Amino acid sequence: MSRTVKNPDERRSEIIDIAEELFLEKGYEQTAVSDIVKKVGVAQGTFYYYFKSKGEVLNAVIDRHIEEIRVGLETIAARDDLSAIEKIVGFSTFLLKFNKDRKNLFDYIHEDRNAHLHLKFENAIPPVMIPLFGQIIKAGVSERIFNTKYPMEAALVIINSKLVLFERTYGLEGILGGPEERFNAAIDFIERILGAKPGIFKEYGLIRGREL
Amino acid sequence: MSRTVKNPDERRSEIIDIAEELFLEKGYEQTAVSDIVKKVGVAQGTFYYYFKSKGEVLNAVIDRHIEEIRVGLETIAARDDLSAIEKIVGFSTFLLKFNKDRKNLFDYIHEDRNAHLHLKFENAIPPVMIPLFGQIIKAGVSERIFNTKYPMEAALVIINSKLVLFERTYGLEGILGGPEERFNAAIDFIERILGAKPGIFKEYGLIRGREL
Amino acid sequence: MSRTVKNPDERRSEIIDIAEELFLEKGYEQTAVSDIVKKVGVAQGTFYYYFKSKGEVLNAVIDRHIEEIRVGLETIAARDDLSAIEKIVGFSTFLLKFNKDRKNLFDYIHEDRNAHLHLKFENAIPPVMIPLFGQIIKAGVSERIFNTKYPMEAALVIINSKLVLFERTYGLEGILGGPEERFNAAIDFIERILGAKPGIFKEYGLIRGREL
Amino acid sequence: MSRTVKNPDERRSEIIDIAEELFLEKGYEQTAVSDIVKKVGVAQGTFYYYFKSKGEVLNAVIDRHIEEIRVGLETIAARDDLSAIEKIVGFSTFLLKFNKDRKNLFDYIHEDRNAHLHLKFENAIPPVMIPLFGQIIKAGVSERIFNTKYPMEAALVIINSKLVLFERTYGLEGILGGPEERFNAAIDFIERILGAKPGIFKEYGLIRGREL
DNA sequence: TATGAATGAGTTTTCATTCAT
DNA sequence: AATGAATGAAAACTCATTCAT
Repeated sequence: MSRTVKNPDERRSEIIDIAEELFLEKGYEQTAVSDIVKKVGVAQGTFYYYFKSKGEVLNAVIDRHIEEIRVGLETIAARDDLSAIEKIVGFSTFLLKFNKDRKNLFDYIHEDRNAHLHLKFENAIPPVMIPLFGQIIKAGVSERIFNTKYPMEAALVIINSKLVLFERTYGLEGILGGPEERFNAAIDFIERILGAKPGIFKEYGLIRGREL
Repeated sequence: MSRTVKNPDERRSEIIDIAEELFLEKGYEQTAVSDIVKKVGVAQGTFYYYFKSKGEVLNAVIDRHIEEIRVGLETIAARDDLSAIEKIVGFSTFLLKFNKDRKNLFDYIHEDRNAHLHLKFENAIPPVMIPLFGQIIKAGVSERIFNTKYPMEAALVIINSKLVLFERTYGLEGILGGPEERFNAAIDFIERILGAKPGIFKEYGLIRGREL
Repeated sequence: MSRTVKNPDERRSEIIDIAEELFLEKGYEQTAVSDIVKKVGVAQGTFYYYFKSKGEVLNAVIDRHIEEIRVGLETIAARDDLSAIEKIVGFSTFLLKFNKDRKNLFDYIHEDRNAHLHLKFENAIPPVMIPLFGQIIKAGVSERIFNTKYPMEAALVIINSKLVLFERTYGLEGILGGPEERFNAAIDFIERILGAKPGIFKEYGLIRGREL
Repeated sequence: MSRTVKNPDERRSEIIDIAEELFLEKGYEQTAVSDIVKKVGVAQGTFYYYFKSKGEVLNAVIDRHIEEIRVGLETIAARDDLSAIEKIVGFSTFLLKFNKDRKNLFDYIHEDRNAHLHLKFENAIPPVMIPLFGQIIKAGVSERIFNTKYPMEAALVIINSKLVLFERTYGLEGILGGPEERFNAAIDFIERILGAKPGIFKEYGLIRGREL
């Protein structure tokens, strides 16, 4: 094939794009480097010019997402026109949108073949999100809107239990309530954990379906 | 090699044992079927006489753990000499012990190489634990010890966030409190989520370090 | 499984039956001994009690067919109430019926996966059929109905080219005539090879569609 | 092993050559891919770089032969300095030579272990040869040298019964005539099938032993 | 930067066959 | 006559990675 020279950053980025597509479609293990290069339209060697190994692209894929999340949340956290409550609503809204834009990434990352992405995410998200989230809770405590002795741990629980994305049912459809009720439950739990006034999140605009 | 005939159940069980050991030691992907049979001391074919594929032993390994957990929790749940609070303390105690007995299974299942076990567990545990746990919360609500409109969802959050095993730090050591404080935080959150009287779990004996 | 004792001949025959079914369905190589015993409902070892090897059942399968053909043709050949012409018509009729009864065995034995059966047949049929067929041709020559210096070779050509089963088209549908025409062509060729009077086979009742 | 880079076409061709050698020597099933690469002197992976599967080389082997036959026959068919009779003599001569050059390929392809090659050939040859051969017969009919209503079918019978290579005896040595007589019989049959003047092929030079 | 031919260790799996019971 | 657990060699194929160009 004729050799196509491109801006290295573009090329790198292009490879990450395609890799992500394929990882999600077929799973990381099931995606061969040859699949990636075929779809990108470059030679096998080109891949290794840009990445030391297959694992490294996986990291790049994850990193890019984490980075997007970080930037999004930091932007919200930095705004001084928002109260702690509003920032948390902002976080939630941002994450719901982030997830939807990626075709419910956080949902189907639970499928067997996505074990690798899943774990990488699960390990990478807390270090990025907890400090930001915890800081806002702390601020909320100062503002006397929240009331907890454990702001950081609260952040961890809320993130970890995916309360902000309370969507999965684990095959418990008959047992759990419907989406609406699960959403309300999530808000209730967050309010309780944070020691906030019941109903305050709704007051501040966190309403299911209007999030985006 | 000389042929050793064994009771099929024993043999099967023996293979599962060794497989688990190796999966945890080297990771699922990194464990070859040949590693397993070598350690068990049987021929390659024997493995495939008992399991259709490598994946099937993984399932058997997981299933066995899940089954143990199920039996343990069901036993506690069935006791009518215990109040809801005591049962939850019992659950927590059981799981902490289960985890320690397996060399902190739930901790180091988070390592990269254990992505498969991790995800399988994460998907298999809720369907088994939520109904049991939720039922007890419901009972507690009836007993007026708990107060929540969302018992099942509460169960899900508590399980999912691993509040009963509040051990991991995700590299946030400087930010989160120490083990003692995290443990207290966990109890605080559970009490809040369930709408229980603050401090009630400690009263009923859930004290870190004395669990076992 | 409980042990079922059967008449050895029945059991043997039963194994051959099932083996044939499977060989035709999946191909010889693709049929595992374990497939056979599973379908028969006996243990793996039982198979080897009756047959030394997998190849031996294949032979048994072929032999049984060849034997049926031999008996069928010999019966016809032995009748002294039939002329040479009538016997050849009888042969043809017998083989067409034989083939149909076995779901067009000779047709789909050409599929890739049936390479083994195919070749075994192709090698086993001439030694059985040529002598019988050739003998009749010789008789026909004596009767002055046929006229050829090469009765045995004629037999070989007719058998080999499957003129008596002139059905396959080898993907030449556009080029060859339809079934009717191919049938007529076959008769024409046989008559010419044998030096018989044109049309004599039709006179003696060899008509397509009425063969059975 | 040191890495030798070659022109891909050469390499491919080299693999096909060796594969054919081994297939004929040991049989297709009995030849492992590892045998092939060992003999070629490349890595296992190199084989799979060029061929998707073992079966695909088999096809390549067959295709190459079929292609050679096609070219050979087409060349003869295209010559307008030859009469129909001469072309048929040419075909026969070409095939006899082709067979001899390949150490009687068509003979020992009947051995059990060559079932695959055998069947593949048997299925691949008619589509290539019948149209060419039939066309010439048609021309012969126009030239009034042949006389048959079924030129295509005649071609099929002659090819199928391997009349042009009337060599095999199927263990019927005592019953069939010797090679000379079989050769004469074959010519007799062809002449009869085509409705040609007896002896015409000899006149035109088709004489056993002088063919090459 | 980019190519793509070449590598080769490594893996799962299959299966005919054996043999103690 | 029959069982079925056990064997183990063999085989096809994968794929991340390298490297000469």
